Amino acid sequence: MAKSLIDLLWRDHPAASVRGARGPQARRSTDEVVYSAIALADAEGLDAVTIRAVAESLSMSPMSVYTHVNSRDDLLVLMADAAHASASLPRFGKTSWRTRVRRVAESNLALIRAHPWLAHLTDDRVVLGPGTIAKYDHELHAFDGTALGDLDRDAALTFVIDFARSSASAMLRAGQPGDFAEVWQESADSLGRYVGDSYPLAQRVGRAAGEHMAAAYSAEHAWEFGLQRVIAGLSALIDTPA
Amino acid sequence: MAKSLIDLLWRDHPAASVRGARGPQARRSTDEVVYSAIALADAEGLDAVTIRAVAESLSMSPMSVYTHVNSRDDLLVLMADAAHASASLPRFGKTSWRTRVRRVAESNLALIRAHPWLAHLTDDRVVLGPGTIAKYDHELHAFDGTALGDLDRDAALTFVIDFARSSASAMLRAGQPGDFAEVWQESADSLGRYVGDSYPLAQRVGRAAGEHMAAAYSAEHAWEFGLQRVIAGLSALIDTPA
DNA sequence: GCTAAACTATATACAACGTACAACGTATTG
DNA sequence: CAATACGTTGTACGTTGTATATAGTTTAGC
Repeated sequence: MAKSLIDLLWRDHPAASVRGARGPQARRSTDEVVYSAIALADAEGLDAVTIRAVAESLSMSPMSVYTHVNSRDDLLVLMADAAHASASLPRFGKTSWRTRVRRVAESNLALIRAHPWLAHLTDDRVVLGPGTIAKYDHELHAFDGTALGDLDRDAALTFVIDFARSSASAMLRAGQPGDFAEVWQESADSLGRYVGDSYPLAQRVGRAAGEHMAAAYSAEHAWEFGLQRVIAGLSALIDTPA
Repeated sequence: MAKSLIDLLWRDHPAASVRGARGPQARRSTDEVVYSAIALADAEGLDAVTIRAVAESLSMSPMSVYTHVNSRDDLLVLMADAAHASASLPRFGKTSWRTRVRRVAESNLALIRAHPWLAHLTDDRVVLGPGTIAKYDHELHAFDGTALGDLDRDAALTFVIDFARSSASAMLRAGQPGDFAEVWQESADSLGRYVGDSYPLAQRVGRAAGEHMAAAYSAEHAWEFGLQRVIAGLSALIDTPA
Protein backbone atom coordinates (compact mmCIF):
# COMPACT_ATOMS: atom_id res chain seq x y z
CA MET A 1 0.00 0.00 0.00
CA ALA A 2 0.81 3.63 -0.17
CA LYS A 3 3.04 3.16 -3.12
CA SER A 4 3.73 6.48 -4.74
CA LEU A 5 2.27 7.29 -8.12
CA ILE A 6 5.72 7.17 -9.63
CA ASP A 7 6.25 3.63 -8.43
CA LEU A 8 2.88 2.63 -9.76
CA LEU A 9 3.58 4.13 -13.13
CA TRP A 10 6.88 2.28 -13.37
CA ARG A 11 5.63 -0.93 -11.85
CA ASP A 12 6.91 -2.99 -14.80
CA HIS A 13 10.40 -1.59 -14.60
CA PRO A 14 13.11 -3.92 -13.31
CA ALA A 15 14.12 -1.37 -10.71
CA ALA A 16 10.62 -1.18 -9.30
CA SER A 17 10.48 -2.15 -5.68
CA VAL A 18 8.98 -5.60 -5.57
CA ARG A 19 6.06 -6.12 -3.29
CA GLY A 20 7.18 -8.08 -0.28
CA ALA A 21 6.27 -11.66 -0.73
CA ARG A 22 4.39 -11.80 2.55
CA GLY A 23 0.68 -11.83 2.75
CA PRO A 24 -1.79 -13.14 0.22
CA GLN A 25 -1.34 -12.58 -3.47
CA ALA A 26 -3.56 -9.89 -4.84
CA ARG A 27 -6.37 -11.59 -6.70
CA ARG A 28 -6.10 -9.15 -9.54
CA SER A 29 -3.19 -7.19 -10.87
CA THR A 30 -2.83 -3.46 -11.12
CA ASP A 31 -2.81 -3.92 -14.86
CA GLU A 32 -6.21 -5.54 -14.72
CA VAL A 33 -7.57 -2.60 -12.77
CA VAL A 34 -6.11 -0.10 -15.19
CA TYR A 35 -7.24 -1.94 -18.30
CA SER A 36 -10.71 -2.42 -16.91
CA ALA A 37 -10.93 1.27 -16.21
CA ILE A 38 -9.78 2.00 -19.74
CA ALA A 39 -12.41 -0.32 -21.15
CA LEU A 40 -15.05 1.50 -19.16
CA ALA A 41 -13.82 4.88 -20.28
CA ASP A 42 -13.64 3.80 -23.91
CA ALA A 43 -17.19 2.56 -23.80
CA GLU A 44 -18.93 5.16 -21.69
CA GLY A 45 -16.59 8.03 -21.05
CA LEU A 46 -14.57 9.18 -18.10
CA ASP A 47 -17.57 9.67 -15.87
CA ALA A 48 -18.25 5.95 -16.04
CA VAL A 49 -14.92 5.29 -14.43
CA THR A 50 -16.07 5.19 -10.84
CA ILE A 51 -14.27 3.16 -8.25
CA ARG A 52 -17.41 1.13 -7.78
CA ALA A 53 -17.82 0.42 -11.49
CA VAL A 54 -14.22 -0.63 -11.89
CA ALA A 55 -14.57 -2.89 -8.90
CA GLU A 56 -17.71 -4.50 -10.21
CA SER A 57 -16.23 -5.14 -13.63
CA LEU A 58 -13.54 -7.15 -11.87
CA SER A 59 -15.87 -8.77 -9.36
CA MET A 60 -14.15 -7.23 -6.42
CA SER A 61 -15.30 -4.94 -3.66
CA PRO A 62 -14.94 -1.20 -4.20
CA MET A 63 -12.35 -0.82 -1.49
CA SER A 64 -10.16 -3.50 -3.01
CA VAL A 65 -9.46 -1.18 -5.88
CA TYR A 66 -7.44 0.84 -3.41
CA THR A 67 -5.08 -2.07 -3.07
CA HIS A 68 -3.83 -1.12 -6.50
CA VAL A 69 -4.26 2.61 -6.83
CA ASN A 70 -4.16 5.33 -4.24
CA SER A 71 -7.02 7.40 -5.56
CA ARG A 72 -9.24 7.84 -8.54
CA ASP A 73 -7.07 10.70 -9.76
CA ASP A 74 -4.05 8.45 -9.73
CA LEU A 75 -5.99 5.82 -11.61
CA LEU A 76 -6.70 8.30 -14.37
CA VAL A 77 -3.00 9.03 -14.67
CA LEU A 78 -2.23 5.32 -14.88
CA MET A 79 -4.87 4.95 -17.57
CA ALA A 80 -3.43 7.75 -19.65
CA ASP A 81 0.09 6.41 -19.39
CA ALA A 82 -1.07 2.92 -20.30
CA ALA A 83 -2.85 4.34 -23.33
CA HIS A 84 0.31 6.16 -24.35
CA ALA A 85 2.34 3.01 -23.89
CA SER A 86 0.00 0.96 -26.04
CA ALA A 87 -0.23 3.54 -28.81
CA SER A 88 1.55 2.60 -31.96
CA LEU A 89 4.25 5.18 -32.45
CA PRO A 90 4.51 6.77 -35.87
CA ARG A 91 7.08 5.28 -38.19
CA PHE A 92 9.56 7.79 -39.43
CA GLY A 93 11.93 5.90 -41.70
CA LYS A 94 13.89 8.19 -43.95
CA THR A 95 11.15 10.71 -44.46
CA SER A 96 11.31 14.48 -44.31
CA TRP A 97 10.50 16.32 -41.13
CA ARG A 98 7.24 17.40 -42.75
CA THR A 99 6.10 13.86 -43.23
CA ARG A 100 7.21 12.97 -39.75
CA VAL A 101 5.28 15.85 -38.24
CA ARG A 102 2.22 14.82 -40.17
CA ARG A 103 2.56 11.30 -38.84
CA VAL A 104 2.96 12.55 -35.31
CA ALA A 105 -0.23 14.53 -35.67
CA GLU A 106 -2.08 11.65 -37.25
CA SER A 107 -0.99 9.14 -34.68
CA ASN A 108 -2.12 11.49 -31.93
CA LEU A 109 -5.44 11.82 -33.70
CA ALA A 110 -5.71 8.05 -33.88
CA LEU A 111 -4.87 7.78 -30.22
CA ILE A 112 -7.63 10.16 -29.20
CA ARG A 113 -10.02 8.44 -31.55
CA ALA A 114 -9.28 5.20 -29.78
CA HIS A 115 -9.50 6.77 -26.32
CA PRO A 116 -11.57 9.93 -26.49
CA TRP A 117 -11.36 10.45 -22.76
CA LEU A 118 -7.67 11.32 -23.17
CA ALA A 119 -8.78 14.69 -24.46
CA HIS A 120 -10.43 15.51 -21.17
CA LEU A 121 -7.56 14.51 -18.95
CA THR A 122 -5.41 17.44 -17.92
CA ASP A 123 -3.38 15.97 -15.09
CA ASP A 124 0.21 16.99 -15.68
CA ARG A 125 1.52 14.05 -13.75
CA VAL A 126 0.95 11.89 -16.80
CA VAL A 127 4.32 13.06 -18.11
CA LEU A 128 6.00 11.10 -15.34
CA GLY A 129 4.98 7.76 -16.80
CA PRO A 130 7.08 5.41 -18.94
CA GLY A 131 4.57 5.25 -21.77
CA THR A 132 4.36 9.00 -21.98
CA ILE A 133 8.10 9.46 -21.80
CA ALA A 134 8.68 6.86 -24.50
CA LYS A 135 6.15 8.59 -26.70
CA TYR A 136 7.71 11.97 -26.03
CA ASP A 137 11.15 10.68 -26.84
CA HIS A 138 10.06 9.07 -30.07
CA GLU A 139 8.10 12.06 -31.25
CA LEU A 140 10.95 14.43 -30.55
CA HIS A 141 12.89 12.54 -33.18
CA ALA A 142 10.48 13.90 -35.78
CA PHE A 143 12.69 16.95 -35.81
CA ASP A 144 15.96 15.15 -36.29
CA GLY A 145 17.99 16.73 -39.02
CA THR A 146 16.59 20.17 -38.44
CA ALA A 147 18.56 22.90 -36.77
CA LEU A 148 16.09 23.34 -33.93
CA GLY A 149 17.58 23.87 -30.51
CA ASP A 150 16.35 21.80 -27.61
CA LEU A 151 13.96 24.43 -26.33
CA ASP A 152 12.44 24.97 -29.75
CA ARG A 153 12.28 21.28 -30.40
CA ASP A 154 10.17 20.84 -27.30
CA ALA A 155 8.02 23.83 -28.17
CA ALA A 156 7.52 22.55 -31.71
CA LEU A 157 6.38 19.16 -30.52
CA THR A 158 4.05 20.71 -27.98
CA PHE A 159 2.68 22.87 -30.75
CA VAL A 160 1.92 19.87 -32.94
CA ILE A 161 0.45 17.77 -30.18
CA ASP A 162 -1.70 20.55 -28.78
CA PHE A 163 -3.09 21.15 -32.23
CA ALA A 164 -3.83 17.48 -32.67
CA ARG A 165 -5.49 17.32 -29.31
CA SER A 166 -7.77 20.32 -29.79
CA SER A 167 -8.68 19.40 -33.29
CA ALA A 168 -9.19 15.74 -32.55
CA SER A 169 -11.58 16.39 -29.74
CA ALA A 170 -13.56 18.75 -31.94
CA MET A 171 -13.74 16.04 -34.57
CA LEU A 172 -14.95 13.51 -32.08
CA ARG A 173 -17.70 15.74 -30.79
CA ALA A 174 -19.11 16.00 -34.30
CA GLY A 175 -20.91 12.99 -35.64
CA GLN A 176 -21.33 11.13 -32.40
CA PRO A 177 -24.61 10.11 -30.84
CA GLY A 178 -25.66 12.78 -28.39
CA ASP A 179 -24.25 15.08 -30.91
CA PHE A 180 -24.17 18.83 -30.85
CA ALA A 181 -26.24 18.64 -34.01
CA GLU A 182 -29.22 17.61 -31.91
CA VAL A 183 -28.88 20.62 -29.66
CA TRP A 184 -28.50 22.72 -32.74
CA GLN A 185 -31.70 21.40 -34.26
CA GLU A 186 -33.66 22.24 -31.17
CA SER A 187 -32.14 25.66 -30.76
CA ALA A 188 -31.87 26.92 -34.31
CA ASP A 189 -35.30 28.52 -34.43
CA SER A 190 -35.06 30.42 -31.19
CA LEU A 191 -31.53 31.39 -31.96
CA GLY A 192 -32.53 32.81 -35.32
CA ARG A 193 -35.20 34.86 -33.61
CA TYR A 194 -32.71 36.30 -31.16
CA VAL A 195 -29.83 36.95 -33.51
CA GLY A 196 -32.02 38.50 -36.18
CA ASP A 197 -29.90 40.57 -38.52
CA SER A 198 -27.08 41.15 -36.10
CA TYR A 199 -23.67 39.70 -36.74
CA PRO A 200 -24.00 39.17 -40.47
CA LEU A 201 -20.43 37.96 -40.73
CA ALA A 202 -20.82 35.39 -37.99
CA GLN A 203 -24.02 34.19 -39.57
CA ARG A 204 -22.58 33.82 -43.03
CA VAL A 205 -19.37 32.18 -41.89
CA GLY A 206 -21.11 30.07 -39.28
CA ARG A 207 -23.38 28.73 -41.95
CA ALA A 208 -20.49 28.02 -44.27
CA ALA A 209 -18.69 26.21 -41.50
CA GLY A 210 -21.64 23.91 -41.00
CA GLU A 211 -23.19 25.98 -38.28
CA HIS A 212 -19.74 26.17 -36.77
CA MET A 213 -20.00 22.74 -35.22
CA ALA A 214 -22.99 20.72 -36.26
CA ALA A 215 -21.41 19.23 -39.34
CA ALA A 216 -18.70 16.65 -39.23
CA TYR A 217 -17.38 17.99 -42.48
CA SER A 218 -16.37 21.19 -40.75
CA ALA A 219 -14.23 19.33 -38.26
CA GLU A 220 -12.55 17.31 -41.00
CA HIS A 221 -11.81 20.47 -42.87
CA ALA A 222 -10.47 22.14 -39.76
CA TRP A 223 -8.12 19.22 -39.25
CA GLU A 224 -6.56 19.34 -42.68
CA PHE A 225 -6.51 23.12 -42.63
CA GLY A 226 -4.84 23.22 -39.24
CA LEU A 227 -2.33 20.54 -40.04
CA GLN A 228 -1.19 22.37 -43.13
CA ARG A 229 -0.89 25.59 -41.12
CA VAL A 230 1.13 23.80 -38.48
CA ILE A 231 3.54 22.45 -41.03
CA ALA A 232 3.79 25.72 -42.90
CA GLY A 233 4.33 27.57 -39.66
CA LEU A 234 7.15 25.28 -38.66
CA SER A 235 8.60 25.44 -42.12
CA ALA A 236 9.03 29.17 -41.81
CA LEU A 237 11.32 28.47 -38.91
CA ILE A 238 13.01 25.27 -40.01
CA ASP A 239 13.52 25.83 -43.71
CA THR A 240 14.45 29.48 -43.54
CA PRO A 241 18.19 30.02 -43.71
CA ALA A 242 19.41 32.00 -40.76
CA MET B 1 -39.19 27.66 -14.63
CA ALA B 2 -38.12 25.28 -17.29
CA LYS B 3 -36.88 28.05 -19.50
CA SER B 4 -34.66 26.60 -22.14
CA LEU B 5 -30.95 27.25 -22.07
CA ILE B 6 -31.27 29.38 -25.16
CA ASP B 7 -33.78 31.66 -23.48
CA LEU B 8 -31.58 31.92 -20.44
CA LEU B 9 -28.56 32.82 -22.52
CA TRP B 10 -30.50 35.54 -24.30
CA ARG B 11 -32.35 36.75 -21.25
CA ASP B 12 -31.25 40.36 -21.81
CA HIS B 13 -32.43 40.44 -25.39
CA PRO B 14 -35.54 42.52 -26.16
CA ALA B 15 -37.19 39.52 -27.79
CA ALA B 16 -36.71 37.37 -24.70
CA SER B 17 -39.98 36.14 -23.32
CA VAL B 18 -40.62 38.24 -20.23
CA ARG B 19 -41.31 36.37 -17.07
CA GLY B 20 -45.00 36.62 -16.33
CA ALA B 21 -45.61 39.29 -13.78
CA ARG B 22 -47.50 36.95 -11.52
CA GLY B 23 -46.06 35.52 -8.40
CA PRO B 24 -43.42 37.02 -6.17
CA GLN B 25 -40.41 38.74 -7.61
CA ALA B 26 -37.35 36.58 -7.48
CA ARG B 27 -35.22 37.86 -4.64
CA ARG B 28 -32.11 37.58 -6.75
CA SER B 29 -31.60 37.84 -10.45
CA THR B 30 -30.18 35.24 -12.79
CA ASP B 31 -27.27 37.60 -13.32
CA GLU B 32 -26.50 37.53 -9.64
CA VAL B 33 -26.42 33.76 -9.68
CA VAL B 34 -24.16 33.67 -12.71
CA TYR B 35 -21.78 36.32 -11.44
CA SER B 36 -21.59 34.71 -8.04
CA ALA B 37 -20.71 31.44 -9.67
CA ILE B 38 -18.04 33.16 -11.73
CA ALA B 39 -16.58 34.75 -8.63
CA LEU B 40 -16.39 31.36 -6.99
CA ALA B 41 -14.78 29.80 -10.04
CA ASP B 42 -12.26 32.62 -10.38
CA ALA B 43 -11.26 32.26 -6.75
CA GLU B 44 -11.26 28.53 -6.25
CA GLY B 45 -11.79 26.82 -9.57
CA LEU B 46 -14.67 25.08 -11.22
CA ASP B 47 -14.98 22.46 -8.53
CA ALA B 48 -15.91 25.15 -6.06
CA VAL B 49 -18.95 25.97 -8.14
CA THR B 50 -21.42 23.73 -6.39
CA ILE B 51 -25.07 24.54 -6.26
CA ARG B 52 -24.82 24.74 -2.52
CA ALA B 53 -21.85 27.11 -2.55
CA VAL B 54 -23.50 29.41 -5.06
CA ALA B 55 -26.63 29.43 -2.95
CA GLU B 56 -24.76 30.24 0.20
CA SER B 57 -22.85 33.09 -1.39
CA LEU B 58 -26.22 34.65 -2.16
CA SER B 59 -27.84 33.72 1.13
CA MET B 60 -30.43 31.55 -0.49
CA SER B 61 -31.34 27.92 -0.20
CA PRO B 62 -29.69 25.48 -2.58
CA MET B 63 -32.90 24.66 -4.36
CA SER B 64 -33.61 28.31 -5.05
CA VAL B 65 -30.71 28.33 -7.45
CA TYR B 66 -32.89 26.19 -9.68
CA THR B 67 -35.28 29.07 -10.01
CA HIS B 68 -32.65 30.63 -12.23
CA VAL B 69 -30.85 27.78 -13.93
CA ASN B 70 -32.03 24.36 -14.92
CA SER B 71 -28.93 22.46 -13.94
CA ARG B 72 -25.35 22.92 -12.96
CA ASP B 73 -24.27 22.14 -16.51
CA ASP B 74 -26.44 24.94 -17.81
CA LEU B 75 -25.00 27.27 -15.20
CA LEU B 76 -21.51 26.58 -16.50
CA VAL B 77 -22.63 27.50 -19.99
CA LEU B 78 -24.14 30.74 -18.71
CA MET B 79 -20.93 31.52 -16.90
CA ALA B 80 -18.83 30.98 -20.00
CA ASP B 81 -21.07 33.13 -22.13
CA ALA B 82 -21.08 35.88 -19.52
CA ALA B 83 -17.29 35.76 -19.44
CA HIS B 84 -17.18 36.04 -23.22
CA ALA B 85 -19.59 38.94 -23.13
CA SER B 86 -17.53 40.82 -20.57
CA ALA B 87 -14.23 40.20 -22.32
CA SER B 88 -12.76 43.25 -23.94
CA LEU B 89 -12.60 42.49 -27.63
CA PRO B 90 -9.32 43.19 -29.38
CA ARG B 91 -9.10 46.48 -31.19
CA PHE B 92 -8.23 46.09 -34.82
CA GLY B 93 -8.08 49.59 -36.26
CA LYS B 94 -6.26 49.72 -39.56
CA THR B 95 -3.74 47.07 -38.71
CA SER B 96 -2.57 44.15 -40.80
CA TRP B 97 -4.15 40.75 -40.43
CA ARG B 98 -1.00 39.61 -38.67
CA THR B 99 -1.40 42.19 -35.96
CA ARG B 100 -5.07 41.43 -35.68
CA VAL B 101 -4.42 37.73 -35.31
CA ARG B 102 -1.87 38.44 -32.64
CA ARG B 103 -4.39 40.55 -30.79
CA VAL B 104 -7.02 37.87 -31.05
CA ALA B 105 -4.61 35.38 -29.53
CA GLU B 106 -3.54 37.78 -26.82
CA SER B 107 -7.05 38.74 -25.85
CA ASN B 108 -7.96 35.07 -25.60
CA LEU B 109 -4.94 34.56 -23.41
CA ALA B 110 -6.03 37.46 -21.24
CA LEU B 111 -9.51 36.03 -21.02
CA ILE B 112 -8.27 32.68 -19.80
CA ARG B 113 -5.90 34.38 -17.41
CA ALA B 114 -8.86 36.20 -15.93
CA HIS B 115 -11.03 33.09 -15.86
CA PRO B 116 -8.83 30.01 -15.86
CA TRP B 117 -11.82 27.71 -15.52
CA LEU B 118 -12.78 28.59 -19.10
CA ALA B 119 -10.00 26.30 -20.23
CA HIS B 120 -11.68 23.32 -18.64
CA LEU B 121 -15.14 23.93 -20.00
CA THR B 122 -15.85 21.94 -23.11
CA ASP B 123 -19.61 22.27 -23.43
CA ASP B 124 -20.32 23.08 -27.06
CA ARG B 125 -23.57 24.79 -26.19
CA VAL B 126 -21.59 27.86 -25.20
CA VAL B 127 -21.55 28.86 -28.86
CA LEU B 128 -25.29 29.50 -28.65
CA GLY B 129 -24.85 32.48 -26.35
CA PRO B 130 -24.87 36.16 -27.25
CA GLY B 131 -21.51 36.89 -25.70
CA THR B 132 -19.89 34.05 -27.56
CA ILE B 133 -21.49 34.94 -30.86
CA ALA B 134 -20.48 38.58 -30.52
CA LYS B 135 -16.93 37.50 -29.79
CA TYR B 136 -16.93 35.11 -32.74
CA ASP B 137 -18.24 37.77 -35.07
CA HIS B 138 -15.70 40.31 -33.97
CA GLU B 139 -12.78 37.96 -34.18
CA LEU B 140 -13.76 36.78 -37.64
CA HIS B 141 -13.11 40.33 -38.79
CA ALA B 142 -9.44 39.80 -38.05
CA PHE B 143 -9.27 38.25 -41.50
CA ASP B 144 -10.96 41.08 -43.32
CA GLY B 145 -9.03 42.03 -46.39
CA THR B 146 -7.65 38.58 -46.93
CA ALA B 147 -8.90 36.30 -49.66
CA LEU B 148 -9.98 33.57 -47.26
CA GLY B 149 -13.26 31.90 -48.06
CA ASP B 150 -15.85 31.49 -45.37
CA LEU B 151 -14.91 27.94 -44.54
CA ASP B 152 -11.24 28.79 -44.28
CA ARG B 153 -11.97 31.90 -42.31
CA ASP B 154 -13.76 29.86 -39.71
CA ALA B 155 -11.02 27.24 -39.69
CA ALA B 156 -8.36 29.93 -39.35
CA LEU B 157 -10.06 31.49 -36.36
CA THR B 158 -10.58 28.12 -34.73
CA PHE B 159 -6.92 27.42 -35.31
CA VAL B 160 -5.86 30.61 -33.57
CA ILE B 161 -8.25 30.24 -30.67
CA ASP B 162 -7.46 26.60 -30.07
CA PHE B 163 -3.80 27.46 -29.95
CA ALA B 164 -4.45 30.25 -27.49
CA ARG B 165 -6.53 27.99 -25.35
CA SER B 166 -4.05 25.12 -25.15
CA SER B 167 -1.10 27.35 -24.64
CA ALA B 168 -2.82 29.58 -22.12
CA SER B 169 -3.84 26.74 -19.93
CA ALA B 170 -0.31 25.37 -20.00
CA MET B 171 0.96 28.79 -18.95
CA LEU B 172 -1.48 28.96 -16.10
CA ARG B 173 -0.53 25.58 -14.75
CA ALA B 174 3.05 26.73 -14.45
CA GLY B 175 3.86 29.08 -11.62
CA GLN B 176 0.72 28.64 -9.62
CA PRO B 177 0.51 27.42 -6.06
CA GLY B 178 -0.11 23.69 -6.08
CA ASP B 179 2.20 23.76 -8.98
CA PHE B 180 3.47 20.89 -11.03
CA ALA B 181 6.91 21.95 -9.85
CA GLU B 182 6.11 20.54 -6.43
CA VAL B 183 5.21 17.18 -7.86
CA TRP B 184 8.32 17.32 -9.91
CA GLN B 185 10.51 17.99 -6.89
CA GLU B 186 9.13 14.98 -5.11
CA SER B 187 9.37 12.69 -8.10
CA ALA B 188 12.61 13.71 -9.72
CA ASP B 189 14.82 11.31 -7.79
CA SER B 190 12.71 8.21 -8.31
CA LEU B 191 12.14 9.16 -11.89
CA GLY B 192 15.84 9.46 -12.52
CA ARG B 193 16.35 6.03 -11.06
CA TYR B 194 13.77 4.53 -13.37
CA VAL B 195 14.67 6.31 -16.56
CA GLY B 196 18.36 5.73 -16.14
CA ASP B 197 20.13 6.14 -19.45
CA SER B 198 17.10 5.46 -21.58
CA TYR B 199 15.59 8.13 -23.75
CA PRO B 200 18.63 10.40 -23.95
CA LEU B 201 16.84 12.75 -26.32
CA ALA B 202 13.83 13.13 -24.07
CA GLN B 203 16.10 13.72 -21.12
CA ARG B 204 18.18 16.35 -22.83
CA VAL B 205 15.24 18.17 -24.36
CA GLY B 206 13.09 17.80 -21.28
CA ARG B 207 15.81 19.39 -19.23
CA ALA B 208 16.20 22.21 -21.72
CA ALA B 209 12.49 22.81 -21.65
CA GLY B 210 12.57 23.27 -17.91
CA GLU B 211 11.78 19.70 -17.13
CA HIS B 212 9.09 19.99 -19.75
CA MET B 213 6.66 21.71 -17.41
CA ALA B 214 8.10 22.76 -14.12
CA ALA B 215 9.40 26.10 -15.28
CA ALA B 216 7.16 28.99 -16.15
CA TYR B 217 9.75 30.16 -18.60
CA SER B 218 9.05 27.16 -20.75
CA ALA B 219 5.39 28.05 -21.06
CA GLU B 220 6.18 31.65 -21.93
CA HIS B 221 8.54 30.47 -24.59
CA ALA B 222 6.00 28.02 -25.93
CA TRP B 223 3.50 30.84 -26.22
CA GLU B 224 5.68 33.10 -28.28
CA PHE B 225 6.99 30.20 -30.31
CA GLY B 226 3.51 28.93 -31.05
CA LEU B 227 2.09 32.31 -31.87
CA GLN B 228 4.81 32.94 -34.40
CA ARG B 229 4.18 29.52 -35.94
CA VAL B 230 0.47 30.25 -36.11
CA ILE B 231 1.03 33.49 -37.92
CA ALA B 232 3.65 32.06 -40.23
CA GLY B 233 1.40 29.12 -40.99
CA LEU B 234 -1.48 31.36 -41.89
CA SER B 235 0.79 33.59 -43.89
CA ALA B 236 1.69 30.72 -46.14
CA LEU B 237 -1.96 30.56 -47.08
CA ILE B 238 -2.94 34.21 -47.00
CA ASP B 239 0.10 35.92 -48.47
CA THR B 240 0.86 33.36 -51.13
CA PRO B 241 -0.44 34.40 -54.51
CA ALA B 242 -2.68 31.78 -56.03
C1' DG C 1 -62.87 41.62 -3.94
C1' DC C 2 -62.26 36.95 -5.02
C1' DT C 3 -60.52 33.01 -7.20
C1' DA C 4 -57.46 30.79 -10.22
C1' DA C 5 -53.19 30.84 -12.23
C1' DA C 6 -48.37 31.66 -12.25
C1' DC C 7 -44.63 32.18 -9.87
C1' DT C 8 -40.86 31.85 -5.87
C1' DA C 9 -38.96 29.57 -1.93
C1' DT C 10 -37.68 25.91 0.85
C1' DA C 11 -37.43 21.42 3.42
C1' DT C 12 -36.83 16.89 2.82
C1' DA C 13 -34.99 13.14 0.61
C1' DC C 14 -32.46 10.04 -2.53
C1' DA C 15 -28.94 7.98 -5.14
C1' DA C 16 -24.23 8.14 -6.33
C1' DC C 17 -19.76 9.37 -5.36
C1' DG C 18 -14.72 9.08 -3.18
C1' DT C 19 -12.67 7.16 0.46
C1' DA C 20 -11.32 6.82 5.82
C1' DC C 21 -11.30 3.34 9.17
C1' DA C 22 -11.05 -0.86 11.35
C1' DA C 23 -11.53 -5.63 11.57
C1' DC C 24 -10.23 -9.86 9.80
C1' DG C 25 -7.93 -13.36 6.94
C1' DT C 26 -3.66 -15.17 4.89
C1' DA C 27 0.91 -16.00 3.60
C1' DT C 28 5.85 -15.54 4.58
C1' DT C 29 9.98 -14.56 7.62
C1' DG C 30 12.54 -15.36 11.49
C1' DC D 1 5.17 -20.54 16.52
C1' DA D 2 5.04 -15.69 16.66
C1' DA D 3 5.65 -11.55 14.29
C1' DT D 4 5.11 -9.14 10.24
C1' DA D 5 3.22 -7.58 6.03
C1' DC D 6 -0.04 -7.71 3.13
C1' DG D 7 -5.07 -8.31 0.79
C1' DT D 8 -10.08 -8.02 1.40
C1' DT D 9 -14.11 -6.20 2.90
C1' DG D 10 -18.22 -4.06 5.61
C1' DT D 11 -19.52 0.00 7.39
C1' DA D 12 -19.85 4.65 7.47
C1' DC D 13 -19.21 9.72 6.59
C1' DG D 14 -19.37 13.73 4.04
C1' DT D 15 -20.44 15.77 -0.38
C1' DT D 16 -22.69 16.21 -4.63
C1' DG D 17 -26.78 17.18 -8.08
C1' DT D 18 -31.39 17.40 -8.05
C1' DA D 19 -36.55 15.25 -7.82
C1' DT D 20 -40.55 16.05 -5.34
C1' DA D 21 -43.83 18.05 -2.55
C1' DT D 22 -45.54 21.89 -0.08
C1' DA D 23 -46.37 26.34 1.20
C1' DG D 24 -46.27 31.19 0.44
C1' DT D 25 -46.94 35.40 -2.79
C1' DT D 26 -48.40 38.19 -6.40
C1' DT D 27 -51.36 39.43 -10.32
C1' DA D 28 -55.09 38.69 -14.06
C1' DG D 29 -59.63 38.17 -15.00
C1' DC D 30 -64.12 38.07 -13.56
